[in-house]
Amino acid sequence: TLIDIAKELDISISLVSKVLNDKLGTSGARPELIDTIRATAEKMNYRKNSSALALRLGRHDAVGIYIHRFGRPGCGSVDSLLQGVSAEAKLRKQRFILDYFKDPEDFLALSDFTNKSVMDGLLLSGILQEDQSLMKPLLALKASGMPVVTIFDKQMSPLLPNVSFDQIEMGRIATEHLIQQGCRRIVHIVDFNDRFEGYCTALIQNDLPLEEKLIYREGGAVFSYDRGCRAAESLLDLKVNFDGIVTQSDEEAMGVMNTLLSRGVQIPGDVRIIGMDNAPYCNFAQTPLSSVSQSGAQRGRIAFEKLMDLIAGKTVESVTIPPRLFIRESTG
Amino acid sequence: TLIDIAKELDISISLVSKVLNDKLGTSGARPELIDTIRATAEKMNYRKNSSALALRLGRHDAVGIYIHRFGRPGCGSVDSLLQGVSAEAKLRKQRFILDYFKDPEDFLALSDFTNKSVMDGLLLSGILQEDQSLMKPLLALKASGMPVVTIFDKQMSPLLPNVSFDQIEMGRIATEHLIQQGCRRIVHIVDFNDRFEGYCTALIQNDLPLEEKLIYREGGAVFSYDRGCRAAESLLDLKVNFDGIVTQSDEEAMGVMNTLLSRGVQIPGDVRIIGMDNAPYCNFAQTPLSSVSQSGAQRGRIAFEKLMDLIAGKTVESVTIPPRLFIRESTG
DNA sequence: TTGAAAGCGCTAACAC
DNA sequence: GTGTTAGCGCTTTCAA
Repeated sequence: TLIDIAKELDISISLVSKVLNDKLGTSGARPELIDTIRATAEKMNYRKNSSALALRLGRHDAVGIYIHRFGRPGCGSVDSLLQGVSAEAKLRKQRFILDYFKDPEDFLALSDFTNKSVMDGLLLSGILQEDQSLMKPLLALKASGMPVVTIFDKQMSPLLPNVSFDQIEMGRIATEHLIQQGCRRIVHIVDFNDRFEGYCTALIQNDLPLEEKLIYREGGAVFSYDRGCRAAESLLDLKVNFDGIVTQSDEEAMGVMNTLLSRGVQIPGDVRIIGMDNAPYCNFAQTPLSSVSQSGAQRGRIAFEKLMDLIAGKTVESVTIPPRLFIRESTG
Repeated sequence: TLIDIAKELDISISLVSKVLNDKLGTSGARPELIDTIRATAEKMNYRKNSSALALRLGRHDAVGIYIHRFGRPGCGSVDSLLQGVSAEAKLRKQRFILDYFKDPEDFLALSDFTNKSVMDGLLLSGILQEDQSLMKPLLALKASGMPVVTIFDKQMSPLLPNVSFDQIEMGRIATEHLIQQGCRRIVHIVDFNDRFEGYCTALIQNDLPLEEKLIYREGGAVFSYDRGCRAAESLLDLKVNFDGIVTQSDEEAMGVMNTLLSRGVQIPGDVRIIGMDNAPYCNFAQTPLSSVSQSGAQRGRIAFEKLMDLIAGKTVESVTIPPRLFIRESTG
């Protein structure tokens, strides 16, 4: 349809192309002709053909984002990540191609879609797999020339720039907040070790002792509501003396809160609670729940930026996003 | 890189293409050559160039999905829709291009991305705008030959097949459930009129009277937690006699529940509550919350199917998905 | 049974 | 200032 414009005006296709792309070199063209061309393009509602462009230029103005779903249902992590990515994509006039995968085989099945004839780069998000079996296909992709930025909790390989958030700091900040609020005997439900490390750090920095009785561990499903319930019941049954509790998910925190409330414990009067993720439902708890969270949107935005830099040929470094505290009544 | 294979084997490009596409016509080719070609393609890790294919064939194996975010934060509607779409897309080996828009202007800004040189069809999802200002650009798109399927609450135009869910039935089913559980004085918080209509229908079908005192209306933010709180307080303050309550969102229901509980009302002992959306946090309520919901995933899947049919040139009709009941303790 | 050639829509090097 | 041409990778018609 560049052709149509050229035909309509009885001039050459390349001239139309040059004018419409502002690539007239030093010499330029007749101003009136330029205007005519622009006007005609407008009139004919001309849009570039993306396929032709992509074929010619090898650029697509499109990136892939593959998500290994993480976070608890309803916690909004994936959703906010997507928000961030999409906002940045819109800003830079890039399309993005979404897909989900649940395991490395699933990821491999996506590989037909994942090549330079489809997208300019790839964003990969999820919780790092223990078995590292994603490593090989990913590095192969990278080696084939595809720019890749990961959004994992930890950097996977020095070759793959990563946008992580600071798990240790999450644990530390949550615990520190409770200490600031006057808590001295703070329980922690251990899921991730890094977050637990942050909990320890905060106690140590404040000269508080680490007490085994205050540290809840069990083999059940990590981060779950039920785990929170069981933790609270166990604490109450063992008559553990505590005035604060840091959980590693809001879901756990909800379990704790509901159990404590139903057994007559006042929140935040007797016990202050803080969760993690800053899920939307923190506001719908019996006592609105404080939380500490990664900003998923910020992460998405930054990851997208990094990817664009990578595509542009710049070298990019991994970054770590600091967590943020969201204070509500449960720690009031 | 078809070229590479041809060069490697010293045969013509077109032959390679034909073999790899199983398009040898009636005559066929030398079986051993066929095998060699296949093997070489495999060895060289050949992948079709999507841009070239798209340019040549005018097909992309990609559809757009534009979402006008709907539902309350954390209710999971958009998320589950995306799940459905993505599952179906994977099944049919289609890519999908995601974008969000917040108003009609925003949608117009997407129009550069939205053409036949980028995608084979478009899925559009959200809550139907009162002002219908989406209509014009959408119909223009449609007229330009782009297959469009909408995922709105109501069909927008006879020209645009829609996958809706039955709002009236949602109200009816929720109310009917409470009646089955023995409720006789059922409160309803009115947001959408269709759902209210369903509430009325259920009462009438069960020979129960419609009572103005049991119908809560106000001007505040629709579907919100605070609205639920205010409704509950108002009912209690006015000493209204009621034994069940149907809200139009889980968020509202949470507000109602928390308020009732804090004022000593037993759930489900004194009052049964049912919400709408089946948000993940229904399980995290003090008393797990019953809910009635559209299946977002099913909607997404069906919409995708319809779109594929449309792209394939079939005629497709709008459909309405029936809601489903999720029974939990709050209506026990 | 195989190959040559045109063309999808566009850009960029080069010529005039 | 403007036009010609080659070519991105592929499919398909037609010829051999």
